Amino acid sequence: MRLYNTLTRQQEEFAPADARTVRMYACGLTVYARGHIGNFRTFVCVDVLRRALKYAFGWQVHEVMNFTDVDDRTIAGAEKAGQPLREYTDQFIEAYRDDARALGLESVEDNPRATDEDNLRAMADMIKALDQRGHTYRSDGSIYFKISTLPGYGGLSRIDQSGIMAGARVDSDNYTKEDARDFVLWKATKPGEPTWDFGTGPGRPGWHIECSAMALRLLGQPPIDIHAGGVDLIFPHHENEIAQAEGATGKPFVRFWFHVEHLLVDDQKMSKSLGNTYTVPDLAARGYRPSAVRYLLMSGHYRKQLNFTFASLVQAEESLRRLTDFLARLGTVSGGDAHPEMAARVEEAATAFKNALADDLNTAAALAALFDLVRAVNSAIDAGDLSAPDAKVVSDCFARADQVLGVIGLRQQEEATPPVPASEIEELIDARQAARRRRDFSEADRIRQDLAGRGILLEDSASGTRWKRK
RNA sequence: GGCGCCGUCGCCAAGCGGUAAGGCAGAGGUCUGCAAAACCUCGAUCCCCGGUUCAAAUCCGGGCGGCGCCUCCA
Repeated sequence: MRLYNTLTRQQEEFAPADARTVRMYACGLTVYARGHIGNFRTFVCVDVLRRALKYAFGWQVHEVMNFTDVDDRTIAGAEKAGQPLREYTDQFIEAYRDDARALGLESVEDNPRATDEDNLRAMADMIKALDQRGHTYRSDGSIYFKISTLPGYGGLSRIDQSGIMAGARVDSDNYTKEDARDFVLWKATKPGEPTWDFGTGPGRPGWHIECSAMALRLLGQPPIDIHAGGVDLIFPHHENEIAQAEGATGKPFVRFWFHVEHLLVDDQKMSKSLGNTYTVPDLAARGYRPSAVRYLLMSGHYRKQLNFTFASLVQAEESLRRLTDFLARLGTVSGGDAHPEMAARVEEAATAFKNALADDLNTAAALAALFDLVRAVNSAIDAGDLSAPDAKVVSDCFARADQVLGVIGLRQQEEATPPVPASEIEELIDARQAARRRRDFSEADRIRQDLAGRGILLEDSASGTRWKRK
């Protein structure tokens, strides 16, 4: 598949270096608060990438997504809550797992926490390696990376190093640095803050070292195949990760950098101060399904800003409904012989779907291929030209597509737990059918309206009545 | 001040030089006891102005508008 590589600023043909297993790292959540849907846009896009690599292109995947559970914000939050750091961050990791499940994120191979001892040790070891190669200095008990010792610094973000700012704010970190661009690897212990010592002196890790060290500890020798994250991380976080990993190993760190653009809300950046951050539970409380959120988050190209509005969420809901209604309808087809031309049409759609994914993960175009097939097959059903064997071919195609999209199955799971017990719905449908048979339509309509009031919609067709959630 | 992205039908959104995908919403029709679903029909020349080309939404130049990064941030 072709992927846009931030490092080269162009699309390149991607394959794992060993032609078998994609080794990828994604920057996860800093667990000082519940992740919002902007965070989850990145995670959903990375999930779709992961699934595409596995299910559409047949590679194995070893993905690492971390939890940053020690930094200024987590420490401040824990202190304010009067909880130990670990206990404080635990609750947000749990929340992440709940939301990830709700959004159908596949679990990844490794979810390291920065404060796990193995990881802290790996960070300390990397700092020691940097020290030996002359990339560090100490100041007030903290250890810094000396950018001037690494000539290639800045290659990812392509930031002009000479003319840094006039209008931009300078690093407000209140540690002492030799050069404003230098960044901290290991922060000296401050009163009341958690502290560790694995051979580099007491203190805690800087933000950037966490990812470099965990990526290489869990994925092995650099370069790794893919490193993913939100665009805001390009500088300084990813730039510094490169500096650390390459400074410590002398080898290239990452082959492909995959960056997801931001989610906006009402055309504005999401931020706490604007009060426009939403979490998955926030949206659920307003009656929106997580499946619709997932659909919305992956309906646009990952490298383009996506503007979140409730109107677009409703549209996502309806679009998804069309897919699930279609699959339900497929299930009612019975009898007949296979039509080769239908198999060919399905094959055409499957190819278009895969080609779209191969084109830098063009999910919008991939969905269009599916909707084209929906219309073609619906027409065939209307014309009585679709057999049960045909329907099987079609539904298999959708099942394969949904391995990558992960949204139809999610929706179907949500449908499986209706607000009214399924047995009661079935009884009411039977009662309504009896009423219809005796042409007591007012009673039939009453039952239908009663169920609608309780969130269940009925649809009559030649093959019987089906129900679905509103 | 520097770097970069974006501007396509009412809304969302593909398009990467060859004559505008798809979805939602809407209108009319078919089907239906009614409804729903489904199908059919109906919609844009692509922010503006120049230029290059046989041919531009797609390339170049200039505007206008929106956004991001340069600072913690997905």
